[in-house]
Amino acid sequence: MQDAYDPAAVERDAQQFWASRGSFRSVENPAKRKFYCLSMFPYPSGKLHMGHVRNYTIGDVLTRYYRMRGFNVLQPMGWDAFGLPAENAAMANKVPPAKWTRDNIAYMKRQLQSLGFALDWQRELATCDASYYKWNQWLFTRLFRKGLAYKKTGVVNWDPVDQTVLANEQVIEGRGWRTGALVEKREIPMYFLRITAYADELLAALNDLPGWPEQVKLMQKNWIGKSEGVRIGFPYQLGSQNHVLWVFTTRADTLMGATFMAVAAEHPIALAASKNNPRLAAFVDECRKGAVMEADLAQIEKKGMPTGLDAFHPVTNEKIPVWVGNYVLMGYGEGAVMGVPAHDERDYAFALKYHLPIKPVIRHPLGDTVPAPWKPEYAEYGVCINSAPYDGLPYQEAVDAIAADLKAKSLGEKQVQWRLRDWGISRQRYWGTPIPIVHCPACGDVPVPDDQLPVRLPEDLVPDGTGNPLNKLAAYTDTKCPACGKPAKRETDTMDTFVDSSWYFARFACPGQDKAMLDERANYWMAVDQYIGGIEHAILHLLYSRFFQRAMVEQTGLMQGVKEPFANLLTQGMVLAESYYTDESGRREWVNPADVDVVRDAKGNIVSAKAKDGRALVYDGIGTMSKSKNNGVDPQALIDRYGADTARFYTMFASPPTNTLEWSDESVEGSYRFLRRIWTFAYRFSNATKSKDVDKEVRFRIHTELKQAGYDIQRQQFNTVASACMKILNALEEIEDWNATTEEGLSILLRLLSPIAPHVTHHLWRELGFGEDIMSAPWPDPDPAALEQDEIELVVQVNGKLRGSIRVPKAADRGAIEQLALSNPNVQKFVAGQNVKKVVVVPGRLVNLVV
RNA sequence: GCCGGAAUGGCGGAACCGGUAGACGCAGCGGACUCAAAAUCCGCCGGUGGCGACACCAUGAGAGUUCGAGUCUCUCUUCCGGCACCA
Repeated sequence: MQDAYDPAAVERDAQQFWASRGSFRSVENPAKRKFYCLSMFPYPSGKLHMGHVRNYTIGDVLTRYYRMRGFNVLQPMGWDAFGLPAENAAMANKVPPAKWTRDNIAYMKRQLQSLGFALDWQRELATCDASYYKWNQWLFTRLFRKGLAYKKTGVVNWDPVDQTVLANEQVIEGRGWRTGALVEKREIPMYFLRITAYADELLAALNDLPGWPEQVKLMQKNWIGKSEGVRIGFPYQLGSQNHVLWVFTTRADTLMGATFMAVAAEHPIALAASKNNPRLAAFVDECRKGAVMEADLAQIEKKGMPTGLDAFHPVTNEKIPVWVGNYVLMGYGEGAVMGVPAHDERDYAFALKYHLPIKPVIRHPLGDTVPAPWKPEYAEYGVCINSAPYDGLPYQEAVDAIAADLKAKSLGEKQVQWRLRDWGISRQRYWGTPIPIVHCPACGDVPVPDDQLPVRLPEDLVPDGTGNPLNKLAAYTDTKCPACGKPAKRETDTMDTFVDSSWYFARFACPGQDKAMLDERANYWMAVDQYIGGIEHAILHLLYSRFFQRAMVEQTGLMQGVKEPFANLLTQGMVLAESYYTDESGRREWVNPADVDVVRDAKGNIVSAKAKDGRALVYDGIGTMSKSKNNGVDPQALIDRYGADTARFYTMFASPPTNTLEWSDESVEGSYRFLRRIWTFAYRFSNATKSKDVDKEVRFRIHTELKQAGYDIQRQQFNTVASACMKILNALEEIEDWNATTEEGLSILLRLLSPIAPHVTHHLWRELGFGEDIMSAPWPDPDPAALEQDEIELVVQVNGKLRGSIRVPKAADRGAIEQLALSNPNVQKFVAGQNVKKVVVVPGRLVNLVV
């Protein structure tokens, strides 16, 4: 055995061993309990970043752990290969997205393999392969025929200079990222998936997910946003025609306090009223400027303008002015709201600003009036006042009575409203799954029949930033109607990449299947037993996948009974790093932390920073690693220098998986040092003469750590599993000679460490003759006999403050413990001359004397 | 703005259930080895006071519940994630 730890050689050998054995291949075996462990697949952006290393190490630790526990484990890997970055790279380098993407995949695959992840590469898939996206198209046509996919208009960001649709990410402070032009909203026809048909089910089934973090379930619940209220109609006239302006409210009890109506700029009333009103037309126009992001809309100054139209109150018939409000969203509810300034904060501010009447109609904790400034109590529930005929009714009774009265007039009914909206999947972009629709002048939108799938995406185009290049490709767009055979145009929009990632987990179960989306192998492997990914996916990706799982069960008939795709979910925290910039050139230029020298004060705070080339830098705080801030830490440098095991060990040891991980170069060194220490220890052990002695005290500590580590790995707190390995080595190093406890401890240590650092433990396991393949060794369990103790230590407190400790026999009774506690000299100092009022004894832990 | 989190030494973190706050590691300081450096090994390492035994303070801030609170409740602050076309 070599005396120096050489990670490169050890890792090459171990990886060759696994490759020659096919160690990572998974085969269905109904006789064995399966464990499907899946980490979110990466976008092939070029090279791995630290978030990937962290994500896949977590998955691999669990994979290897469950394998040692005797499960039939599957851990696959694939590529989320469609998307915007490939188009940007294509524009920058004049290379087709397909080539850029496949080159990246090849490189990143080698990186993943060099990290020693136990991945079954025979199941690899890439969403940009026709063999994969064909089934996106297949499922889409099924949903389309069922009405679960449909066409309507949707709002997009429009860059008027480039004449192109922008992603939210491409809108910087309301302007197009390339042109700097003010972005406009534009309504265009799009295809939507009817996820709202599953809203009830997606909400209720959150209760069937005990293996999900509460915070994620809560976020999903709030996102789906079920609210029960009343849909209320306010009649109005436009010209000589009678119409009804519908609103939805959860506060129908405040109906009698409605003093204005507010509609979205896109609302038909606003459009009609602005025809003969240039000022209003200008305001509506202004509202349509700017981007579509809700976060921006929620923070803009609330503005409005009267339409000049009045609606009639459905109970009193009083005239109520109709306003256009820039804060009313067309996409939510009816695109209109009733304004009740007295009991809604936003309406209150709006009424003050535009001098609209404020009419209190609810008795709130502060009284019957609502003097400025606004107080949160004004919005609380209470009995109705100034609301004849509903005076004196509490909330629910008022809502019931009002809903009943409105229903009689056909001007209202109780309604459940969802915040969740249908999922718009059309993208006016090239690098995505073609939407399989043909537009026929005679037959309308015709889904492409199965025998013509897949609709293949031409792979040699290079986008230029001015819209979708497919539009300019007649060979693609000109086709025949599948229904009538006459000339027709192919749809050129592609699908949202979230479609690709909403079902890949099931496809991994069915490699090579080209006759169907899925086959019966999905019945064996699904659901995913453990899913691991970034907390940033807590809502959209996970919600879409839950929706797709249900759609797949319905359309394929497979996986009956597997409604939820992910039984257990681990949301890892993000990997953060410091970022630095210089604005010497007038523009912010970001400098990678690897090229920065930092001066800190005694408390560790950054005082100043300089680039390696001497330029003074501004510290911009800690944040997610991103290209835009150039603060990514390249894991390859880490692997090259220290090896995969150190990279893996560091990411597990540095913090618990759900926390954010703040990158620190210095701490990596400690992980490497630990692996080296094990190596050296094992080397010395292999050459030593061993006695048969047992060190009872060290053995107790080893098994105590083992017990804790076994618990910690199950609760997925891997940082303390790594600590336990260090503590065991520390304990072993205290033994004077090489004995039976050393040998037992080493065997436990290597197995405990093997999921985290598989290469070095694989090597040492064989070298020390413990066995042939540590991957197949059983996970160690603590020996109850080793954990037995004759005497235990109890802490003694006086009034909750630590004053001493006592050693008592394990079986000591309460009286004896009290006696012993009281006789402790330091304790006596604090008890002397006072009455002991109460004695709290926590068995095995402490005694608290209350004086 | 709305929804969800987080906050413990110079730093990452530990403390499962309310029961010894700071395990384990990093950085730092002192020492051994060395011609020297690296590596390695030994010791110290929250703050204040004290020669010391020890005492007091301390888990973002403020209150509360409890024999006992980092942990539970309320209010606040700061930071992080998401907000539907980044993935």
